[in-house]
Amino acid sequence: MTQAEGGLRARKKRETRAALAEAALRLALEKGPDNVTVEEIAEAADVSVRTFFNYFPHKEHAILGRNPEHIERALDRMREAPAEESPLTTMRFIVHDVLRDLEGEGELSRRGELIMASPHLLYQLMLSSFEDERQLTEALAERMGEPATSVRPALIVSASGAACRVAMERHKADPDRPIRELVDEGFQLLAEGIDPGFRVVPTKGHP
Amino acid sequence: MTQAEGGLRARKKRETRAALAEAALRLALEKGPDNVTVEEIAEAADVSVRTFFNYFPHKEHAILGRNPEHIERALDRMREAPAEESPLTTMRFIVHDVLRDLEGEGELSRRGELIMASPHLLYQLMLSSFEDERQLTEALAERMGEPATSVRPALIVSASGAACRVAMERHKADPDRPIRELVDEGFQLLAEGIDPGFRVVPTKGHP
DNA sequence: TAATAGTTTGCAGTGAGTGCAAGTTTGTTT
DNA sequence: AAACAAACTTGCACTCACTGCAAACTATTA
Repeated sequence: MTQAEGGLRARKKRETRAALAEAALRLALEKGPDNVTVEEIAEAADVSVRTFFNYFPHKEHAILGRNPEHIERALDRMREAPAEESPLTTMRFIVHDVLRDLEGEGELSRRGELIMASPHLLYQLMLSSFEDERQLTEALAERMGEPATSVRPALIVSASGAACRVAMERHKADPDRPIRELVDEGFQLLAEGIDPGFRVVPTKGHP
Repeated sequence: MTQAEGGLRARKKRETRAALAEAALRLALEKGPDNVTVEEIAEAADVSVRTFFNYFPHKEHAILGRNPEHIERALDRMREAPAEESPLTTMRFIVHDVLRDLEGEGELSRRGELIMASPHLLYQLMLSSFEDERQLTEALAERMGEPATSVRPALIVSASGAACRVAMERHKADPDRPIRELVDEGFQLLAEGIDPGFRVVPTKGHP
């Protein structure tokens, strides 16, 4: 296999990808995500339209420019979590970690609003977070020593995602409440039980 | 205003819509959702392609054929819930109600699998369920007498959605476990608290 | 430097989705 | 019943996303 990643070829690929993602985000912010064409993005990155599609399957994917490092770090964090740390606690760390990154890039609000404003972006984000959730669930189930078909690990991951989304929405509606505070409130509720009054009427088994 | 809903015109519209949705689902099941064109659907329903788009904004929307009654019934159930019924209990009823409908139409598995198998369908489903969640959250917040910006009602609704999704996934992975059982397990966990061991490290307040 | 393998690009084509204007059907008014 | 208005359908022309293919190009390796 050619020289792994230091070569001119590999570097150029990284650069092209970065240029495309950058152009996509910039243009989307400038003109609104639905008013950008692939043609413009390609032009701005100085490649052909066809090349754009060699790098990204959809326009949205480029705008979103998901950083593969995020999920990687999240998985690492999950696997290396101290044995005595409870699952939801780990999930909370992961969420805060991602938030820190986004804030660091100064992109939390910019990209966040962009996403919230465009159904198509939301779509891609959801799809990728589905995949993320799947991987995280797998890692968590293993860590908890539960079978992969168990409900609890999956629900812990998925509900954490729900808490995130709720926090983002509420933060958008009321920007004075810091998002981390909202996230923590959500996790606290999930941990303690979201509804102490819950009662299932005598369940009638399967039909 | 013309005669409200008994007229020929209104009936024809309903019929056309139904014919399109029916054709869309049938063809999607036959050929796989990605191999159906709008042209085929329109042809099968005996209208022009242009007319198809007068009824549905996307192909996926037609295949999904979301029944507006579902969310309406859910909202009614939410508003009319007895005062002493806890929020999550109400959500559970709503979910079971929808499940019953789907089973009744014999569509739970057919349409469910179709959706799970196609990213684009999942996309539309998520988008519409976002809207549903928003409405349900609003109704729940009012019922709980909480401000609309409160985290708990939103999280209850959103986490219930998570429980549903988890149940569907697990059911798909292991069809022997009835979906209702999986749903109930999820709700039980949410109610009790998903993670008794959760501890936030001495929280550092807002940055 | 010649062979090789990875990349870019143009081209041709399918299909989604939209706006417009003309034609048709249904409902209302007189 | 005739005339009018409103709603619905349709064809047409158009933009844009996205794909497969084959030719041209370029970094890498022998």
